[in-house]
Amino acid sequence: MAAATNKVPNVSESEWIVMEALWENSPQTASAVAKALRESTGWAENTVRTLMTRLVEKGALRIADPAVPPKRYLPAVKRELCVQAESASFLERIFQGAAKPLLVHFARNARLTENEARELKALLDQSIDPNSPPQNS
Amino acid sequence: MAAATNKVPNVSESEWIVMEALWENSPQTASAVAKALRESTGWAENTVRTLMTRLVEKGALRIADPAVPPKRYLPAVKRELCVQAESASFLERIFQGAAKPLLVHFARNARLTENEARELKALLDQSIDPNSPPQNS
DNA sequence: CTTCTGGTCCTACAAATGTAGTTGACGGCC
DNA sequence: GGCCGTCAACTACATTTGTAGGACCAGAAG
Repeated sequence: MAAATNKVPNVSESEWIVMEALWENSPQTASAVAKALRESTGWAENTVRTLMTRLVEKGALRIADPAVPPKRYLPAVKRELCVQAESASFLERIFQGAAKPLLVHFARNARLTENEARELKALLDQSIDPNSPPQNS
Repeated sequence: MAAATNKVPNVSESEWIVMEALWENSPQTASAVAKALRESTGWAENTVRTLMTRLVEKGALRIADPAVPPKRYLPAVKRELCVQAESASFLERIFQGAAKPLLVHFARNARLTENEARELKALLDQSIDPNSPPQNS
């Protein structure tokens, strides 16, 4: 395929929280992010800075304009891509790659509104593999 | 709730692979498990032993009859429980606890047969929260 | 000019994880 | 009656993750 399958870096749990902050709003300085996460996490500013530095090393974040301090960080990878990667890895790890048991699991445990259920059912219809043989009950 | 929410120990990725082996077939000796995983993982026997020791410490495995060597290990927690814990944590981490976006994500990416889709749709109907207000399109 | 503040960079350090090697005891095989 | 393969127990060591502390610098405040 021509389109670069941008390799998504591995993002740890704490790092993910930082990423969320920047996906929500970027670019931001380290202290801004630290301040934003302060209440929910209780992390010291340096903790957040360390996480952000590591995320830059991993290629998950980048610095808007390296020449102009203070550094303003922004995501180098799209959230959707990361979600996809995490999801795939989870699917593989826990459900041996089989989407159906996973869907069964979460469908069972979910509490949905009627509308949500309707919406999902519509999606499921679209997910039917056209190559699978048609089946009548 | 009355039913003990059996605290499931944290099981790392490599450890999970060992657990799978024992969920599939137990009790087994360390060398049996090592042998079973040999091909798929390439791990040295001691690696597997270490993982199993750690899993015992964590309370994820236990030893069938400690008095009678060689030790035969078996899961101390049900797979379903662990799957549940991992799933909940994943749901929380990546989808902020919202089941619907998760289901949307996996429904989109799944390739299902017609039958599977039908089955899932039935499940979704059962997952409708009776407390949610009825809605007509 | 001195001081304080915010921003950067380096360094630290413990726990968890991945991946073994070493050592010693226990029974059999030759 | 030593030598050998199992099993078990301890030890080892690099990486990754979580969580910071301390030092240094440049501009704002006095």
